[in-house]
Amino acid sequence: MAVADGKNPKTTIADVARVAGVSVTTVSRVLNGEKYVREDKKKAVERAVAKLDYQPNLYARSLAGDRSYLIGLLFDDPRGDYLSGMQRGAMHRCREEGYHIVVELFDRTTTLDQIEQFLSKLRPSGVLLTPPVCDNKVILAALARKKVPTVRISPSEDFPGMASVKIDDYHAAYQMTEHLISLGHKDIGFIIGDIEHADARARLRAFRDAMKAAGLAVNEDWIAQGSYQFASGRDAAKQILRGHTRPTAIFSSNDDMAAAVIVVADEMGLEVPGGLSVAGFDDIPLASAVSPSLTTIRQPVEAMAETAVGRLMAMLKGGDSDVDTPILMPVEFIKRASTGTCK
Amino acid sequence: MAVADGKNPKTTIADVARVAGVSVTTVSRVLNGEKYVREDKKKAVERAVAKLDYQPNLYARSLAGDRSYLIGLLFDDPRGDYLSGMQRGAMHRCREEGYHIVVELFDRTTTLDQIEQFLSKLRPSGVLLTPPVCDNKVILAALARKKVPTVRISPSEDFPGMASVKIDDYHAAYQMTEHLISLGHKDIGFIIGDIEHADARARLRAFRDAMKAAGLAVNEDWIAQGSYQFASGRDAAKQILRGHTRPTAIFSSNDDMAAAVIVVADEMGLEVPGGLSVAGFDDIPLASAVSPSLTTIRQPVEAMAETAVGRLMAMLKGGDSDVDTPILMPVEFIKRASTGTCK
DNA sequence: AATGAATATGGAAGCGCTTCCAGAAAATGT
DNA sequence: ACATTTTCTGGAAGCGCTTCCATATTCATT
Repeated sequence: MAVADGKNPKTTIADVARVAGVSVTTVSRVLNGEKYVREDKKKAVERAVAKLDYQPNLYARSLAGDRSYLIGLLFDDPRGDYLSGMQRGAMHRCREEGYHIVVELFDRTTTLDQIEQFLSKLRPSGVLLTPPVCDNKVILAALARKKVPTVRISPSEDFPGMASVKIDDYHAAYQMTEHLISLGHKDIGFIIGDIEHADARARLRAFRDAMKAAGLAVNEDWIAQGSYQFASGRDAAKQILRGHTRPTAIFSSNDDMAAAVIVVADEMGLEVPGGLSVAGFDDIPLASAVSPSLTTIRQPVEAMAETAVGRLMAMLKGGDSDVDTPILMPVEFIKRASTGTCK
Repeated sequence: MAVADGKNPKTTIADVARVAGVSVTTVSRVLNGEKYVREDKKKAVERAVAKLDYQPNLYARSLAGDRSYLIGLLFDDPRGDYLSGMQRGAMHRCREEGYHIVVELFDRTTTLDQIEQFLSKLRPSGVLLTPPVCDNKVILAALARKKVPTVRISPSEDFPGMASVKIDDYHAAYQMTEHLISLGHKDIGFIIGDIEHADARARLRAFRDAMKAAGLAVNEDWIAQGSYQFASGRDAAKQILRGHTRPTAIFSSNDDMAAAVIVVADEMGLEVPGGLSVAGFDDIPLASAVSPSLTTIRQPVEAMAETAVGRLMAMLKGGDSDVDTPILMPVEFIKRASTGTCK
């Protein structure tokens, strides 16, 4: 079972060395950007590499150098645009750096042992953790013990010694709540996301705080639990809207559920935003596709992943710097058609 | 920059050999399931492996054995549940087989050169191609040239010598047509998808055959050509519905166009499904978001990916068998609100 | 001009595995 | 009984790279 062989069947570092007129050691140095290589030799090596269309053998490098050039991306469930964007951003950045993404699922059926095997078999140069895996104590401990450079994306709790990238969920949700209030809404419902996610909790907290700060009461009947899934949004919306008194606005913890709210409102003959304003969070593609389009908060998902990879690269290159301070990414408030003044 | 080191810092095949009282060659044979190893020695090796908690070094294996145990998953855009499901399925199956998924983006900004680098650097044991990458002639040619075992998922066109996994479009469309007929519809319209795609042709053929089998005539004025795009669905619907005699149901080759049919019907004051039943295909997220929600056909995305990996494994294990015959997967009929009995 | 650092280079020893090869042991045929 | 074939086993040579070590060469300091 031979593996792919390109147009240049077997160009090795030795070939490059011969063509460049230097030793393999020197070629290796140039390839790895080490210092102590004279400029002219460096140029010669680069010319030879280009001429031969040389591709270093990843496996030889990994074996000899104890680095894998693979970065692991662990997640619980790859569904949804959130993780897709994450993956996309990570791929982009990795491509620039010559690294590759190995995806690995970590859900209910996954044992710690499987993850440990993943780590010791693949020996990834680094690992990216997405929510909610990024808050799994067992995984974090395993990673720390094995000293695998790790960046957590949108984690809920602190874990000393591990870098993280997150958005300011609290601030964003606070801002959205204020937006609704500024439109004259006093009766506002809220759909909570998967409570396992720290962001879901932060958004809820911000909502409550912003209401309180505006001197508005929160009607607990209008607070429903969702799971970030579209279907759960349906249920939540029905629950909130079934009573004889209804809120004039609903702030959903994410767009998927917000879209479901619009559908339910439509089914009930409630006009949006005439009879009900709906606000979302995340700005997934669906947000601008539904009618009316969703007022929402855009999370720079791709940029976050890119930043996370960048952080990883920095760690790999030695600068251990301040790992404990999370990198906060800015969010963007997107005003669209689903929110309007309270009549 | 040390890479992860587990609890057993450095258990090599030599350690296993010593403990088992055999040579490394024999250990290697057992590990790779080769024949010509006596049963007692095999047992001894297995015991030693378990006792030492030995993990073979992936990179040493890859370097020496010219296999990578990595399988590449190429896609155009990771957004959407379709590819998420795909990935999930592929991961599951790979885990069972001890392989891992390396994801790689192939969009507008990607050059062929980048993909070739991906292939020659990672030397994946196999590659999975998702639509629309699976119909990219250039990629296919590159893969074929490098002899990388490849499985295409839901390809539109044939490409000799390359395995593929697809749904049984004919069967599914036949089933949907029968559904419409069972609701009492006799006058049924059909919107054809992009005729360049094999699936569009199969769906049309199934529609005609099912009608014929039920003894129903197909009115050619009610058959319109679309391109799978939403906008083309609008035009097709208008064309079908403009006459003085109208069908009582329209089967659209995909959900995008079916959604357009609903919009057009709405504009014409035709109620769905009261005055017109509408059926789609694909079960895209929009299908459950539109009102009324679309009766459609869902592809078993995860299962398809699992099957694709299975096919790949079979190819890697030597059985080259019949690569040209696509593996057909069963689909799921989703009854929603857009189809109803013919009044 | 002499001394020690800083800079630059290559030889060669692995990294942990697979596999070729040669040879031993067991099973088969005559 | 011997000659073949088949089954089993281990030694040792790589796979293509990184890196330790020893050796040159240059540069700044006295």
